[in-house]
Amino acid sequence: MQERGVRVTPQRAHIWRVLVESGEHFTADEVWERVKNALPGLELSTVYRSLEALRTAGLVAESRLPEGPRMFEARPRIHPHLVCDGCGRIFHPDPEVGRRMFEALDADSGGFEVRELHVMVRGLCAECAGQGKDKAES
Amino acid sequence: MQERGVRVTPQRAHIWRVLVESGEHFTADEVWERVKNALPGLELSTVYRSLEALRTAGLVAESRLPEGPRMFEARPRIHPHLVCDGCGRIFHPDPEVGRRMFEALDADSGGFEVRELHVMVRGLCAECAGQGKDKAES
DNA sequence: TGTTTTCTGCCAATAATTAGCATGTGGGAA
DNA sequence: TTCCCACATGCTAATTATTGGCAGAAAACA
Repeated sequence: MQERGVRVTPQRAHIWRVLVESGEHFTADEVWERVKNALPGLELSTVYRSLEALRTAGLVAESRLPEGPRMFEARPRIHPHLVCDGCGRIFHPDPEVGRRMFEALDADSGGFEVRELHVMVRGLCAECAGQGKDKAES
Repeated sequence: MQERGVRVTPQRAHIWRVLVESGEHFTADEVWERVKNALPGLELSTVYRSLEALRTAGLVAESRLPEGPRMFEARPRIHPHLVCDGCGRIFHPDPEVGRRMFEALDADSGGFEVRELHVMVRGLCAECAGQGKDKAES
């Protein structure tokens, strides 16, 4: 598994497992909370360093949403987030959407070699668009 | 111009002008540097507050690139950045690319009402992909 | 102009992230 | 299997980026 150039330590194994098993994205802090149960002495700085190692190895992707600290999640090279300005929730669209966006980009990227595609959409989710009509800013 | 709900002050006018005239994106700090010539007493916190006001009014868009502090630039609702892992430079693809990506998304966004589309691509620019072949990580 | 609302300067605080250093450990070589 | 060394970790402290509180100043609108 991490015979991809990353030295395996208990810390990294746990951190990696949290990301893979949940499939969700977490801040460094949230990862820390979840791993502390199993490894009580774990330091937050170690979490940051481990996430960075996994990221460099291409195992973890990092997203910076409009608010709050960075989010980390396992793997995906194509990475769309829909952030609702009304309720603040984050949605993941159908993977097909990401694939099509990738194509649109790759077709004419002027020689740029695409490795990771991060898409962050601000707007209103179906629910918030329906009711509160406009006000927004959560 | 800012009769769009934003009270006009000299500070805001200068900040806005820096963004519009250059057409580039800057960090709050960079904006500060550029406006300090004209307004020596200007505080960085004021720059942050002004940018936030302009952003809320829809005049300024904010991007969080993979590294470094937030970037602000005038206007664009659709907003693709290509960040080269080799040299760190940031490229803006042809607007047409952004438009097609928007379409790909909008066609199947599950009722999500899109307001701003931020696209951040990591990879290698033509130049870096050509020579150093792979190493990367600037 | 007068009044009200809102910015702004100034200063301090918080949040997020990184750095330094001594010790410990994973994992290939012997 | 054991040894060795580069690299990871714990701990602590520093740095960056960003936000908050408050009193005086200055927009907008009547």
